[in-house]
Amino acid sequence: MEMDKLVSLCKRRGFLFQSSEIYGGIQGFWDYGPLGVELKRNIKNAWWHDMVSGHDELTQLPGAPSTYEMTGLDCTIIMHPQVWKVSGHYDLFHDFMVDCRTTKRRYRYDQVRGRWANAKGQRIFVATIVEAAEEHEDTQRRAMKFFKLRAKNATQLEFEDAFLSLTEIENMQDVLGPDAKELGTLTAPREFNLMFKTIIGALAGEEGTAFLRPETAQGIFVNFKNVLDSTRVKLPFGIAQTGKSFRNEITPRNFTFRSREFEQMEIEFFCHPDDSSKWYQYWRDRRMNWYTALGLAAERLILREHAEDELSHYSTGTADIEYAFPFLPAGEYGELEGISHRGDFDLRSHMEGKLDPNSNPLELELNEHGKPKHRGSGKDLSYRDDLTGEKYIPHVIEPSAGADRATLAFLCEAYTEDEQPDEKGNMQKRIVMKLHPRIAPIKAAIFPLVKKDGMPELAKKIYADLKQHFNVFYDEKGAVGRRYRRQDEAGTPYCITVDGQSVADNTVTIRDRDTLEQIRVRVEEVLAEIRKRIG
RNA sequence: GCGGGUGUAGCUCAGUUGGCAGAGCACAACGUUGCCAACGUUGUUGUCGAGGGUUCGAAUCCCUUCACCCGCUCCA
Repeated sequence: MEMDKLVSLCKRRGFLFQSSEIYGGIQGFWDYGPLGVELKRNIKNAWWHDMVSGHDELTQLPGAPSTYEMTGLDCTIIMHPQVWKVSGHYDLFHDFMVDCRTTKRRYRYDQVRGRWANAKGQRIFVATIVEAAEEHEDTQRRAMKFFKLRAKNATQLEFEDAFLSLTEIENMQDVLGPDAKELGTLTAPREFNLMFKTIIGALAGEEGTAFLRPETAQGIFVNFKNVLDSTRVKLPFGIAQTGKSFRNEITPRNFTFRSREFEQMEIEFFCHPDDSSKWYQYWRDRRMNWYTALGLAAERLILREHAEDELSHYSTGTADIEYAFPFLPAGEYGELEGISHRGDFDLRSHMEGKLDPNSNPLELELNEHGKPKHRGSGKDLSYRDDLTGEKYIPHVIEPSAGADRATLAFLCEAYTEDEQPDEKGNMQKRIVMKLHPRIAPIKAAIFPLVKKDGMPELAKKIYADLKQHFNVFYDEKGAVGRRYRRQDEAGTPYCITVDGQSVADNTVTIRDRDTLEQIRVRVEEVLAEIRKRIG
């Protein structure tokens, strides 16, 4: 399937539009149209129902180490800035960076040093990122090479005394980059922000800087104690949240796959450290099965377990659920969801302060004064088991899914072209969105076969009845075949047609989108029949 | 970020050397047919991605810019 066919259908039928399209669009932002909003909402509702509201905490589920509870949360997009400092998001990319155009390396602007060198009537700034003990030798060697000087002519090369920071150099054209062989390959410094910055308060200065959340997870961690204190949940239990997150993606691309504003469906599952590996296995398999149950083909999905050397040492496992999106090369997959074993990293961070992810065992990351680089809340986020009296910091399993990526995957999976006979028996191309009935935007369409002889009246009555239960659609215009095909493109699984016989014996036909087969049922049985089929 | 391509009606696209903005489909109304998109009649639809320049005149030539696609890079 070519991606542009799907993009075209999404636009034409109202699944997805480019954001701000009448002004030329804006990169990395997408809107859901009338059909798209129903589809995405159905997916989110299915997730919430299957994971949270429909969860039976009294019965041990297949594969689960024990029974468990599930609860929900909805926190703000803007949180205290300290949340992101402690979580590590702030440090990762709040810096000014320079890129080298030829070597493609990226440097922190303030960490590049160097000194001015003169030779052969030319003055260049030789930059380096090596340790201070080696910077003299490194710049010397590279300056010699640049000026094509032999060792015996070393006296032709003159250095100006001090090492300077790159931040003090005005003209990047004079700079020999740390790995470059020619001048002027470094870009001007650019601030890289994973996170969207915003300002709190109409007159705020720098102290009013806040961030739009890059993930919903932190809102769950910082509310962990609130949930414990306000409910009677006991470990093991999960807190679920759906909501918008924001990331300044470097390269938004591939339709909605890498959007800058996107919606997540996340669970933070808290459990005893001794059981965490079993829970990790459970969630990995549970989440994989969820996608196939809603119609993603198993052969286009993979569960990619991260290799040991990809893992943080505090994690005993991370797996990505990935889908073979049609815009990716054959054999490549795009991430729909990541399930990570995060140990006690997050809760401890919000207690003690930002932890150094490279330390083992985990230790506070300190600044140059030996103080915590980013202070935690100082609140006790450990859990006390009332039965055993044991007190510990729970471990966390995090199934983190992308609602928009899931929606895109379901759209890709559903797009189908087949051939069906027309009224003369000639085969005609048909585009049909084979969405699972549970997530289909419209569950059924109701048509009078013709617009006379009492058929519209009966059809409208059926429509009004069904509308109380499902999103259904009424259409009486034009040839019925055309109406069927329109619904095929919208992914409507069933079409109910009122014909001449209906008026006589109170029966209607139900047409199946995928097989085109029709069955005749009594009008009173339509609701039950559709409900049974939607599941 | 770099290189290449594309941008004209809701969709797919044509538009000659610079000379009145087009087609098919879709959509709407009426009629016809009466269960799988191509019937008839009538009708609607355009900042030619945006801004600037050249020109008597620009969809067309030049500059800038935005968006999308492909490849590389990135993926924190």
